[in-house]
This record gives sequence, structure tokens and C-alpha cells, in this order.
Amino acid sequence: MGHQCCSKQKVKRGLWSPEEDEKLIKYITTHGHGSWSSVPKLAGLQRCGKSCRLRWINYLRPDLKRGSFTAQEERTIVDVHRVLGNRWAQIVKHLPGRTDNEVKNFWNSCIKKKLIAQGLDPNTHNLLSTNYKHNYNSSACKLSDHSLQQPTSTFTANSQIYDISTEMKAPLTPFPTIPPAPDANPYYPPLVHEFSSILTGEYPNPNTQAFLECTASQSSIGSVPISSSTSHPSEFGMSDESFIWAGGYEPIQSILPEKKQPEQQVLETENTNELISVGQNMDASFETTNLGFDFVESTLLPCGMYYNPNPMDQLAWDSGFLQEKK
DNA sequence: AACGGAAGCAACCGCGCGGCG
DNA sequence: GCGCCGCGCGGTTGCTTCCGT
Repeated sequence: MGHQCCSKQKVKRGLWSPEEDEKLIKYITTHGHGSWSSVPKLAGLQRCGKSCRLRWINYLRPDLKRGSFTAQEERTIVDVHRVLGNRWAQIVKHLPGRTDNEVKNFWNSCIKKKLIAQGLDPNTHNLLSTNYKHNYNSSACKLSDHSLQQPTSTFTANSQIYDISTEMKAPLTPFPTIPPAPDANPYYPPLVHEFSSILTGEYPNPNTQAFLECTASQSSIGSVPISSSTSHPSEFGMSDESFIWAGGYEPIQSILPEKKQPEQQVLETENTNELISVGQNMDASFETTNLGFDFVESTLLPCGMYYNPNPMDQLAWDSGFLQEKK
């Protein structure tokens, strides 16, 4: 049975041939898609409009990013999914060049299994029972596990800023309980409660200390430094890859930050691809601050905790400079 | 080399929503 | 208000490729 939209036509189904692709590309790049239902006829295709639309959006669009997901994209997906659930169309808005279908497939084929293998319920992102985890361990994804070894999160405050305001499934419930520390869970690396103490700690690499002191000393609310950073680890001879966040799992209660102008928060992140994309995400988030929501600084943690990341933390998270890799 | 199961991914299906007459 | 239509979305299917035996 064909689609409703094309029940009167004889339509082809299944995989698209290169010739069909060519016809569709040629038509849309020349005329735009307009009404999808009329595209097949006008483009000379024996397909239904729905199929044309899907083919264009998921495969032929020129702005698509091909190739496997990066660790950063993976973290973004997890972060946003934690807030939105399976709303792929919303999730994919935070992954330029990706399609909802692609993200959905990636989630189902890989991330979901990774989360389960780590003892996390992929639906709720909360801890699973031991038995459940055990039962799924054997089916863990065999794809690259870079994200398991090196946290590279953007922490996507942008997506959560926007989506919390408009689409959050449940209200934030700050700190019902503090869960035990998961074992080096890459999806939920610890956050910055001990950030300020780190600043006064001792580091084998003096550059680390210098960088931390320089970049995170602007101001603070409570024990949480609120700062903008104009520095980059590389300026202190630090390699992005040489540091990872590996602290304890100690969430911090959200403290509403001072209202800050978005421009003040923009990081200079041109030095690595990783940080460039951080900057892009941050820029996107700043746009949403125009909406005037009070919780623009909030983001979610597992188990209903939340925390307000600031740009310094964002950078810290991504470059992983807070502690040296063992 | 052959086979079977698992994984990956493109495409389909059905439903809900919004615009319009 | 109602029905129709087109579109977009999320879930699912099924084909292809990969990988271990």
C-alpha cells in the first residue's frame, strides 16, 4: 500500500538510484521544493512526495555532515536527550549538518547500548539496577569508545537553555539525593563544585596552575567561580589532550548566577576544532538568552540535580584541563 | 571460503498538527 | 466547527555490510 499522498500514482519504493537522486537534486536546487507533493511530478520521479522529502532531508541536502559522530556530538546527543527524550527533531537542532534520522539511528544502535552498559537507563538517564545492567553488558556498542575514555562534552548549555524553557518534560527537582559516584562514567563526568579548590591545589605541571589562576579568577558566587575566559590552555603550553576531568562526583546546588551580558560570556575558542564548536554552541545559547528566561544558566544533571555552568566550566569541560590525565 | 548473527542505516509507515476552504 | 490535505515527526522495518566462527 502506498502513501496516502500518492495513492493515485504508481510509485517506486525502496532504495533510490543515482539517476533519481540526480533528478531530485537538479529540481530542488533549481526550483526549491515548494510543495513536496508536487515535487515528484515536476521532477519527473515515480516517487511520492513524502519519499522525495525524506530523501532530500536525510541524504541529498548539500549542508549535511557525513561521517561518524564525534565524541562531542555524542555527548551533545546524550545531554539534550536527557532533557528532551526521543524528540529527535529538537535534538538535531543542536547538531548542525546532522539529520534526525541519523541521530535516531545512532542513538538506537550505539548510545543506548553504551548507557545501558554503564548502568544507566537510556530513557530516564538514571541508574539502572545491577541486574539490568548486567543483562545488557554483552551487547554494548562496538563503535569507537573515545567518549568513554576522554570526556569532550560541549555540555550544550545552549540546547538546554532553550529547551528547558519551552519543552522540558518535567520540572527541575534539585537534589533529591546525591547518588554514589559512578565509575568514571564519561557521560556524567563530575562538575565544578571543587573547581575553586582546584585553583588552590598543586599541580605537577606549573602551566596548569598558571592557566587556572589566570582564567578562573574573575569572580565567584558561593564557591563557584563565575568568569569569562579569554585564555586557552594552549597559551600555557598545555595540550588539550593532556588533561581530562577526573574529579569526584560532587554536584553542586544551583546558584542563580548574576545576570550577565551574553557578549561577556563568549569564549575565544579558535585554537582547536573542539573549542571552536564550543564557541558555536555558546553563541547559539546566547541567542536564546534574549528570551529572558531566568534559568538560562541552568543545565541538567542525572537524578534531577542541576547545576549552572558558566563559560569557564564549559571550557573546562571541553578542554578537560582541570586535572591532568594519569 | 562459507555461513549466520549482529550491527548499521536508508527508507517506510502511521499518526498528529496546522492551514485552509 | 468540520473535513481535507500536506507536512513533519517518531517508531519501525528490512536490506546491506560487517564480523566472528
